[in-house]
Amino acid sequence: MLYSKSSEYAIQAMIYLAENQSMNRIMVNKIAAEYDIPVYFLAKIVQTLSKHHLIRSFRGRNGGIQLNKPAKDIRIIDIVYAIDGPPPEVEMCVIGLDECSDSVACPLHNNWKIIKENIRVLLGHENLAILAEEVIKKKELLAQ
Amino acid sequence: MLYSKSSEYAIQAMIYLAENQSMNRIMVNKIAAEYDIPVYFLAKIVQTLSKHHLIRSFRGRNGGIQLNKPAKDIRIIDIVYAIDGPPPEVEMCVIGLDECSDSVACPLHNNWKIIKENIRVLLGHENLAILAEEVIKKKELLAQ
DNA sequence: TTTATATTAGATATAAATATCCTTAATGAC
DNA sequence: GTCATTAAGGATATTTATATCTAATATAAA
Repeated sequence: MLYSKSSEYAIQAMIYLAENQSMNRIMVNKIAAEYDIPVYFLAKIVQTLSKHHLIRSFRGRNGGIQLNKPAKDIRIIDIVYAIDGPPPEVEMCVIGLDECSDSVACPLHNNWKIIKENIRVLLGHENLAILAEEVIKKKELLAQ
Repeated sequence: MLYSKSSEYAIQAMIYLAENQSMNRIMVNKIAAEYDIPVYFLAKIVQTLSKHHLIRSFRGRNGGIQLNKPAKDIRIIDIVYAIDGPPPEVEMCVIGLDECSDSVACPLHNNWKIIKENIRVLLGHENLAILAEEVIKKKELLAQ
C-alpha cells in the first residue's frame, strides 16, 4: 500500500541492522531467516541498498553487511526511495484524469494531496534509531 | 497507491456514467475511447461492477450500461471494494512484523492507522454525484 | 596457498496484474 | 426470421513484481 514488498523487506533488514549494531557485520542469510524473507531475494535487495550507500557489504569469510551511517540519519523514506525509486516528478491524478493539477484540481486532488503529505511526513520523520529502539521495547514486552 | 489500476478505470467509468445520466445507456466502447482504457479490459471490469450491482448492463442494439442506483448513493470506496475486494480482516503490520496490533503496536502502527482512517474517510465521503459535478465544472473551466 | 565462506552478478522461474482475442448469447431494428 | 449490434465469457498473451538457481569474485582463516 505504502510501498512494495521489496521495500518492506528492505525496511525489516535495515531495522535488524540497527537493532544489532553491536555486532559489526551481519549475514544476509541470518536476516532472511529471522524475518522469513526468501534469501536470494533479500540478497538482491541488499545489493540495491548497497548501491545507494545505505549499507556497506563485505565478501568472504566474516563478511556481511552493516549500516553505512548512524541509524539516526537513516529514514524509512530513504529506504523506500532507494528500492521503489523516487516519486514521479509530476504526480498522477488519483482518478486518472488528464490535466489535473493544483490549479485545475480533480475532486479528490486536494484531499489526496494532504494524505500524501501526511504519508511523506510519517515516513520521513521516523529514523532507524528510534524504530529499532521501539522494536526492541516491543519485543521485550512480548517476551514477558 | 490507493487502489489498483483496474479500480481507477472503474472509477473513471462510473464518473462518466454519472456525468452522462441524461442518456440512459452508454456503451463500454465509448467510455473506453473517452478515457483511453483498453476496451476489452474495461469490459471485464464492467462485468464485475455489474455483479456487484453498481451498474446494470443491457446487450444487443441500443445496449450499454447505466448506474444501478442514484449517483449520490455510490461512493468511491464501494467501487474500490467491488474491484479490488474488501480490505483484509486483520491488517498487516506496515513493517511486516509478527504480532503487531493496537495493544502491541509497531513503531509506525498508530501513525499509519490514522492515515488509513483518513483514506477510508476520503474514499467513503465522496459520492459520484458530487464527483461528477466537480468534474463537469473542471472541464468547463478548461474549455474556456 | 588452499579452503571455506560471503556477497555479487547474471540467468531463469513463478505469480499476479494487466491486456487482448475470439466465440457466444441477447436484443432491437428491419 | 434475419441481421447488425452490444455485452458476456472463456482462453490466451504480455508485463511487472517476486522468487530461485548457478557460477563468479572477494576475503579471512588455516
